[in-house]
Amino acid sequence: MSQTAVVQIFKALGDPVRLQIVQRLSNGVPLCMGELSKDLGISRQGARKQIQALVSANVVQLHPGGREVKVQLDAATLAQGRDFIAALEAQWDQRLQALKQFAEQ
Amino acid sequence: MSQTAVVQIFKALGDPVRLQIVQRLSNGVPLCMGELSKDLGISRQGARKQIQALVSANVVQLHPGGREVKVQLDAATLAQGRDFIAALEAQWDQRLQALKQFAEQ
DNA sequence: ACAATATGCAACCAAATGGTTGCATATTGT
DNA sequence: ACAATATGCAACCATTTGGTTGCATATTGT
Repeated sequence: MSQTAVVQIFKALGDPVRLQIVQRLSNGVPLCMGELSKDLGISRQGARKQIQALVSANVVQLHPGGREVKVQLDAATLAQGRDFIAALEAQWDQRLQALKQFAEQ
Repeated sequence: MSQTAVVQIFKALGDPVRLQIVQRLSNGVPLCMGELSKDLGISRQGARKQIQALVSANVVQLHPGGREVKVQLDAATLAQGRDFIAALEAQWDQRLQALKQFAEQ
């Protein structure tokens, strides 16, 4: 997993509209673009651009069919983001452990 | 934990320079701004602005002392980001479980 | 006292971002 | 065939972002 990939993931999640989209998809039901664009407070084309940003970061996948396009969450990409943070925390905890041992010695 | 707080966290991590700064701090050793600005490929003031962005998102804390300012990671904020993703994944897995049961029935 | 070090602040700039509107196109239902 | 639906593409715009340079200020070491 490259550094830049992780940056893209976090950048994708670091926007209120995009995070809301992700949340709406997190229940596993793929939605088509039209549905997904509703209640976001922006135009359909505005929503489309945000969805494209999520696609570019692989946070979401598009599945065209007929005249509509289903948008589906990519849980594996979410896991990459979570794993990255977890790795940072692991280093952090390791350091705290070392400090504790030093204090006790 | 508010939605906007999480957005700020992800936005803070969604930049190559800032992510690199976070990684350098993840070993638990606080560094002062000068040290932190090195090897980032940008000027000190440029780095300063990125550090400020991390401060605003509470990803990092500043501890002034004498003429230097130590920058320290805030692991609790990292945990908030990780927890948010984990919650999304939990919803996702729950849905997959429901689909599995439906298929077996 | 003075030089060196560590930082802060503000103005400025180019590029990216987040949004809009307008129009074109493909699929579906009657 | 035709209307309605779902989407795509491009131009455009204001604001934010990521970076710079220049200068000021406070602390430290000799």
